[in-house]
Amino acid sequence: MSARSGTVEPVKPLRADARRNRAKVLQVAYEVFAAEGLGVPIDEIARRAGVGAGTVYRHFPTKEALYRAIVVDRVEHLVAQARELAASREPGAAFYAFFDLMTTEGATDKGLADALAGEGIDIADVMPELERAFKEALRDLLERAQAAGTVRADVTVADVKTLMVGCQAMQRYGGDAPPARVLDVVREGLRP
Amino acid sequence: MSARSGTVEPVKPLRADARRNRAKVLQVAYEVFAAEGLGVPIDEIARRAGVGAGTVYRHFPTKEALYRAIVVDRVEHLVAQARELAASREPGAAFYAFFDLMTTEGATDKGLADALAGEGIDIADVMPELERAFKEALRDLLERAQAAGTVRADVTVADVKTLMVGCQAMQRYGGDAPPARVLDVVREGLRP
DNA sequence: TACTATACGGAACGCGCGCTCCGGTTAGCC
DNA sequence: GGCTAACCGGAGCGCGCGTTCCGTATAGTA
Repeated sequence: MSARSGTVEPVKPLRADARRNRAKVLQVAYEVFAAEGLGVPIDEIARRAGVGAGTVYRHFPTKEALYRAIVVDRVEHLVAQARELAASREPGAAFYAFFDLMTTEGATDKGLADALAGEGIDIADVMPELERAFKEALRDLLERAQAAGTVRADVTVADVKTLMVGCQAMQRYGGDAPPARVLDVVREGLRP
Repeated sequence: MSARSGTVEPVKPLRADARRNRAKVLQVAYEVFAAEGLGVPIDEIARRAGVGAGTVYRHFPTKEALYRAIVVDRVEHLVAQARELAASREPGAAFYAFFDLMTTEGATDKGLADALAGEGIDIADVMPELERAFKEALRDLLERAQAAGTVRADVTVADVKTLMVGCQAMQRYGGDAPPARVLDVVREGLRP
């Protein structure tokens, strides 16, 4: 949970209890959104954090501001992991490792999946530079894998992103189908 | 829009205006749900149908009853089309034709896609025999295609259903990725 | 300890939406 | 045309949820 402030205005430091509460809210909100999606009421998050609703709104002026803080952080992690994989593994392995990471993440973190699918927040609208960084990192992974011949040459970054969102949906709505085989089908389809 | 009543109680025929209004509501609701999903308010549907909200609720006691009527009808169509394809084409072509049909349908009809994904209605809960008929028809297509060697042998009916739901999600949330290639990847993955 | 800026909690407000209710209207029938 | 049962429209109720407001409590400071 990075603590950057959007602008550079000198913000006087929070009081100790305020800092505690803010952190608690952020953590609880992260867990709850991940488990149940972005639809959970603020009052509920406040309750589980042992805090009044007013306190939540003092730290995050809007519900959207709250989950934006969380989702942005998650996507930043994903971008970092993509870069790490690109640097530390051979092209094919790196690409497919990231592909798996994204789909597992989406299955685990319903809030993130909602955001990726544009439900309740559209990252591309709200944090265009983050969206760009994500696509950049993915492009790197994809192009190396294609150059190495482990991914068919005609798919684009947008295709892969779409496929990953679809795979997340499969895991969430799939019901009784075992994820392993379903994902394997898509991976197989990506091979040249 | 089939007009069966659930039980066999003799229902006295509707007055002419009532029948007109019912049909109008059904048609408008179908279009609106298809275009914008199951989240559209009843009042809005009533307004577009040129009818009061009370009239909608007289014919369909619940919002769920309304879209159930529509969704069930759509799924029945799909089952019928599956059977038709199974009877009129060779195994591989039939299976992939149905696969395409389902994904296009899901991209076109947001209401249907919502229902398939279990948002707002769970067909398996609400119309178990229809769900069974759907799976039966799909099983037939799948097993023939597998016997003919055009689909890999280890995927199950549940896998295929999940894949189709995922493909619908891809088309809906995919954004800028051209559907053709994305779907092609999944189809390619289904081949032996 | 006393004082004040800061933060807290939760009651309350506004709004959207599913659903109900009832005074008025109309189709069907003599 | 007149009568009645069936039907209609839309105002209104209840509820959930995002957001605001304000009287109270407390951290920080001297």
